[in-house]
Order: sequence, then structure tokens, then C-alpha cells
Amino acid sequence: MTVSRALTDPAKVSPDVRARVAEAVRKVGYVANKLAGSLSSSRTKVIGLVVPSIDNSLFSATIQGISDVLRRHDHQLMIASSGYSLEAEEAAIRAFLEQRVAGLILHDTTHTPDAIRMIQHSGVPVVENGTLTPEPLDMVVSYSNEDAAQAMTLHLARLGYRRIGFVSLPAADNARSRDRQRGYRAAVEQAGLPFDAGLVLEMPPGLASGAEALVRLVGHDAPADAIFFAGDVLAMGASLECARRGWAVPQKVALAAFDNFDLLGHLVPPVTTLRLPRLEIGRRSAEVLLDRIEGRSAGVVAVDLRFEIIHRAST
Amino acid sequence: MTVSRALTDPAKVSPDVRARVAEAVRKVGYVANKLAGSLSSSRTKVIGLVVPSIDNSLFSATIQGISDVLRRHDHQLMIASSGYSLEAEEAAIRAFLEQRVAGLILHDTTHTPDAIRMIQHSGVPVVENGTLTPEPLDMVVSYSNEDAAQAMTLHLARLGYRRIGFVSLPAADNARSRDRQRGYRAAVEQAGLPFDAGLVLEMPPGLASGAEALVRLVGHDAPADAIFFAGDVLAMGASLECARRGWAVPQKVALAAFDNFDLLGHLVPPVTTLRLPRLEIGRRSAEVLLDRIEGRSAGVVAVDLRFEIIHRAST
DNA sequence: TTGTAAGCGTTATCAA
DNA sequence: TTGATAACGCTTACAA
Repeated sequence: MTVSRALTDPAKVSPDVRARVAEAVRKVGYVANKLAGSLSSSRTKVIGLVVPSIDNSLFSATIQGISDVLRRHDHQLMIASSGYSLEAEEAAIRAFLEQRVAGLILHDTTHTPDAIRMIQHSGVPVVENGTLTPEPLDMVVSYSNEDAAQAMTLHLARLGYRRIGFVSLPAADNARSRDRQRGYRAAVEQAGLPFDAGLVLEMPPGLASGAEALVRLVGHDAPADAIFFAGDVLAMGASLECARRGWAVPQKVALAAFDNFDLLGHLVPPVTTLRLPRLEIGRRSAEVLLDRIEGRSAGVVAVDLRFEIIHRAST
Repeated sequence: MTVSRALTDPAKVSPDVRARVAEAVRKVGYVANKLAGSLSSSRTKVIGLVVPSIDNSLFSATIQGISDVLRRHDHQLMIASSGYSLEAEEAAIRAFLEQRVAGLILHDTTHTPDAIRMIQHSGVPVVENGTLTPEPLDMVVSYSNEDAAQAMTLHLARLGYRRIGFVSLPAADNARSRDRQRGYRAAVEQAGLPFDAGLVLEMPPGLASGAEALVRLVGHDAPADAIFFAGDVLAMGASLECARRGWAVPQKVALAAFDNFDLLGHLVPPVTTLRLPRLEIGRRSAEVLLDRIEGRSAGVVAVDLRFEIIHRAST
């Protein structure tokens, strides 16, 4: 017991004991067993995170933010990637609960019924990230996908573009894409433009995909004069395709992107985009989670982070 | 005990018991406590990974590979990012050992003496990734940075370039960069070219950095006719700078990169580069670690993964 | 300030 | 096939 005190709260122990313990620790190479500690105290300093994929710079910025904050607060991060499968997410959540994580961060707001049941039954605090859902499991940290898409579309309309194309990832199983489509439609209406379903496309992720969408929308009988790529690296693919074909941007077609990849600013011409708080989402998620865990807050928390339009030469 | 058996090895228990346990589990929402299990058995299914940064697509591909394999083998992944600090790495390793991880994966081969001592004292199996070090802590999985740099430099020499510039990240605290420099020098010698220190540059990471290096090496009194960018996104920055300045690639200067970012293939012109086994490093690391943990192998393991030159229009 | 006793929820071991 | 007992290495609660 004295050793335990000397290690966890040295102030509670005499200088003599403190020194002797330190010496002994050094000598035998003692490494505390947190498993035993956690079992006894029923507290852990491990946070579980589930993301669809790790190898995606959009997620990895958020993960970095989480990791930074946890490190400062002496907590560990467990990561599972679900590969965009809800069943895999559920399995990861179960594994995390079995490890008695102190909190969970989930990348999206859609989960299996069993996952929801387990989480609620466990009482573990949770932060969801995907979008500002009206029915959070517990806490939410995100920006508004709808507002962001609306803002960018309006931006294009104000610049005088009348036939604004919109390309997103498939919306069927993606709340983000749905929100962005909603924002686009709201802006089109608000700007007094006619809605043309022929200007709206859903594409799989990837550079090639963006190039294809570009060609389809500009090769259109009534071509788009601007295209807003609301996802992944689609805009980058389109910009590179314009360079390859010698299409002048923004004269032939203006291009706007959704996410602030470094590279967009270095393309020729640099591409207008949104600055989204990716890193900040991670940081704030970890912060509100730790606040809750350490009893500094209670009840529902919803953090609406700000985005920003970066206007560049492509529009 | 019967419940424990029914849960961990259902075959060892009668069908009746199995059913009753399953029913009870369902009814009370029982979630096994792995902390207790691990304390008792002194086995865990958690692997600790230390990387310098998570928000870097080079690392994240490897992390994805690790994560994929661990998931298939029902293990969990704990990640710590060290921010390129050896002290932070040591702290992360200590935290992992306190959690009694079953194995460690370290991104580099340089560690503090205390970190090395702790690891060896713990007896936990370790995989190191950075480069094929002659003195591994335990197991190593990597490709040869030296061979890869040498191969690319020779490739350029064979194409007829005589003044081949070489740009890498600062080598002082980076074994990878040192190995790559060595490979470059070996190739220059092998090709019978004179070594010119004015053609060798060390730059910090980043797009802007690559652009600057380009200008310095081509603005040179005796300009480079080809540049091999052996790190980060330097080559991308240089390619984009050429586009901005209207410099013809490869006529004015040929460009080669080290890492197979998707984007390099989509630039104008597409950039010659190396295909490095990033994902594979992650996969194999996890595999050799699990082999060791599960007793399928013993002794030192060194896995030398293959790389490949992707020849494109930039050279 | 230090020490004693019990208990956290499992698994290992041995017995029935 | 099932069950009883001890032990894993800590923390909590209380006593000295």
C-alpha cells in the first residue's frame, strides 16, 4: 500500500519512503500493472475510437487532434477501423467495452441497434462526429455539412454562376452526403436558380471519379458553368483533368472543393474550397469526453464548429 | 467457472449450459471484463504502436495495414503519436507496457536507452519499421531505403541524366534519410558520374519546400538536369512549381519522387516514383508479431520487402 | 504517515 | 461435464 501511494501520489508519503521506493523501482525495473489498477478502481484511461478507415487524410487529421489532447491528459487511444461496415463498428464497440474504455468516439451517427443498446447499457460517455444529428446518442462534435454546402453554393451563385453542378459521394448510406445535398438544394432555391437534376451527380471516391464527373457535367448538352465537388478528392481529380485537357479554369468551368487539402492551394489555378475544422473536431471531441469523464460536465453536449470559405482563382 | 467456459470455449460445455448462459448473457446485457481476464491469465490482445505522426498518409497506410490484420485476428490496436520526439516515444512505450500490451510496433529504429532497457526487460516482442537496421531490438520489417534510392538514381543515370540533384529531409536525426543519401552516392559512383555536393540538398517537409529546392537546384550556376526528391511531398511541390513557372518537364529538368502518392500519377506530366510497400509493411509487421505472440515463430526475424520503380513521363 | 484486510472479475488448477 | 478455491496486482476503506 505504501508503495502504491508513493507511486500514484508521492506527496502522501514521507521523503524517505519516496526515495526508497524510487530506488527500488529503478533497481528491479518495476512497471506498474494498470490492468490490476483498473480492475480494482474500475477506472481506465483508455478511449476507444472507431473510424471507417485510417488511411484517409480527412480522418487522420481528426485522429491526430484526438491523440494530441489525450496525450496531454495522460490517456491512451485505442483505434479500430470498421471499413465502412456497421457490423464491424458494432464488433469494435463491443471489444472496447470489454476493455472497459472510459469513453468512445464514433466517426458517424449511424449505428446498429445492438451497438446503441450496448453503449447505453454500459453508461460509457460517447462523442459522435459525422454531422450535427438531431438525435445524438450522447455528445456530438461536428460542423454543419448542410450549412457548409449551402454557403459554398451561394458563394458560387453570387459570383454569377448560373448552372452550378454538384457532385457528392453516394448519399444512400452517408448522412454527410445527404446533408450536403440538402444544403446545395437550399442554396439553389435561395439564389433563385432553377433546379436541374442533370447537374447533380453521385460518384464513388477517388481522383479518377472526379475527372469523370467533370467530363460528364461539362460535356452535358447544357453544360455546367461551375461545379461544386462535395467530397473526397473529386475536385482534385477534376482540376488535374482540366490541366490534361487544356480546359481553362474558371473560364470554361469553375471548380470548388469541399475539403481543405493542402494541395488544392498549389494546383494551377488554386482551387476554392472550404476550410473544415478536421483537427479541431478531434481536439474538441477528446476535450468534451474528458470533461465528462472527469466530472466537469454533465448532460448533453453539442459542439457546432465553424467552417470557412477559402476563395481562390478557380472560381 | 462454468460460465467462463461457456463463453471462452463453448465446446467444453453441455448444450444445455451453453443455451442457459447465452440466454442469461442476453438478458442482463453481460459484457465480459477483459481487464480481469488479462490480469488473471497475464495475456492481452492489445498491440501498441508508436508513430511520429498520425496525420501523414505515409504512416497512415501502414497503420491501416496493421489494423486490418489485427482485426482479423481479434486483437486491438493502441496508438500513440510521439511527434518525432524520442522522449515522447519512451513515454508511450512505458504507458503501453503498463497496459501489458502483447506486442509493440515502433516506426523507427532509434530509441532512448531507457526505452530499450524497458522493452528488453519486459520481454515483449517488438517490430521496428524504419529501415533494415543491422542491430534490431527484435524483429524488423521494412524495405531497404538505401537500395531504393540507389535504384532510382541509377535509373536516372541510365536515362542519360548527368547532373542528378538529390533532395532529402534533414538526415541528422533520421536514419531513413541517411540511408537514402548513401544509396544516392553509391549510385552516382557506380554510374561513373562526378559527385557534386552542390547538387545535394536537405529540406524540411512540405510542398513549399520542394518548390524551393527545385529553384535552388535549377537556378544553380551549373543546373541539375534531373532531381530526385527522396522524401515527403517535395517532388509534388516541385512539379507544381514547374507548372506555375512554365518549366518543361522533363526537358528543362526531370523529376523523380520517392513515394507513391496517388497524385503523382495524375500530375502533368505524371511523376516517376518508387512504389513502396507501405500497406504491406503494416500487414507483415502485424503478422510476424502475432506469429511470435502465438508461438508460431521464435528468434530474430527480418523482413525485407520489395520496392519498384514506376517510370512515368517526368523522366 | 504507514499498514491491514477485503475485493475487483476473471482464469488456472485440481477435485468431484 | 461441472464446480470449488486460489491467485493475478492493484485500490478502497479503515485502523494504528
